[in-house]
Amino acid sequence: MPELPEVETIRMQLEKQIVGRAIRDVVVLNPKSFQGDAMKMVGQKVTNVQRKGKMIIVDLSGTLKLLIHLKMSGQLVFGDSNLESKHTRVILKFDKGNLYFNDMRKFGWIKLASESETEMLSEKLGPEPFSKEFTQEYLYSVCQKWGRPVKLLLMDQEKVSGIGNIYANEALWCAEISPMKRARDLEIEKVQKLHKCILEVLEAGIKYGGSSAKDETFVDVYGEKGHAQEHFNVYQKQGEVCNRCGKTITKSMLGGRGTYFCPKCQE
DNA sequence: CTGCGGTCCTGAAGGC
DNA sequence: TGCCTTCAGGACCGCA
Repeated sequence: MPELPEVETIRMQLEKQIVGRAIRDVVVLNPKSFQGDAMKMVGQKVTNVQRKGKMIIVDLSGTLKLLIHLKMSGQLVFGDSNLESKHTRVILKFDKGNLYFNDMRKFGWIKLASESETEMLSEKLGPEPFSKEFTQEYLYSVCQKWGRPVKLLLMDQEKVSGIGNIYANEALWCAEISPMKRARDLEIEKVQKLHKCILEVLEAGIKYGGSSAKDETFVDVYGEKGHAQEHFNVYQKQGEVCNRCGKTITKSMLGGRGTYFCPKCQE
């Protein structure tokens, strides 16, 4: 499930590959994967590639923007040769090279949107973790208003954008906080530590090129897997020993999501 | 406000 | 070997 580090990895590579290039043709193999009139993009140049939370925004030379959400199993693979696979849903053909949108589970989407529509979707998202708005004070204030488990707050895109199940689990281990702890019960020092840990695990995720853990389909724009999973402490580590205290990592369900934590040092 | 459960979709995993 | 069932999971929606 691509989260901020995976999407950012793709964004940086995509920027290198497609900025300045013109779209020559669009092939929509699965209509549900593409919303809007694909032919309106033909002839337009890519001027910029941005990211908002887990969403990629491709600016075009006209006023339209191409929004991409990879959801569970989406991939964006770029290359000169024919890279079409069984799971290819959309192909963007550039004057040089093609971009393949692969999506096994078909949850992801590409949308051709106006500036105002893009604005509306972006406004629904909370602050970017690496932005100046995402301060310790901000995190503490949203925690104070949250009577549910803190893990659900981290995954709520309206509170902070870009964190999903993997990095929520890892950030909470780092901060020594139980995923089930009610956010409003956290002491300010714990929230400050959590803030630091969020940035730390996301930074590591980007540094290692994203996570391609077991059951994950993530590959970068060049089709390469990430290595962040080699540095995880809890995600999919149930039954293994905690790297901090030696107790056994537990898996349970929270909000319908697999939740991994150390029952001893995360309280 | 909070917490459920259903929806989309498919491959993998488990049962027999 | 192979068929059948179950299930995860981001975001969203409806219901209690």
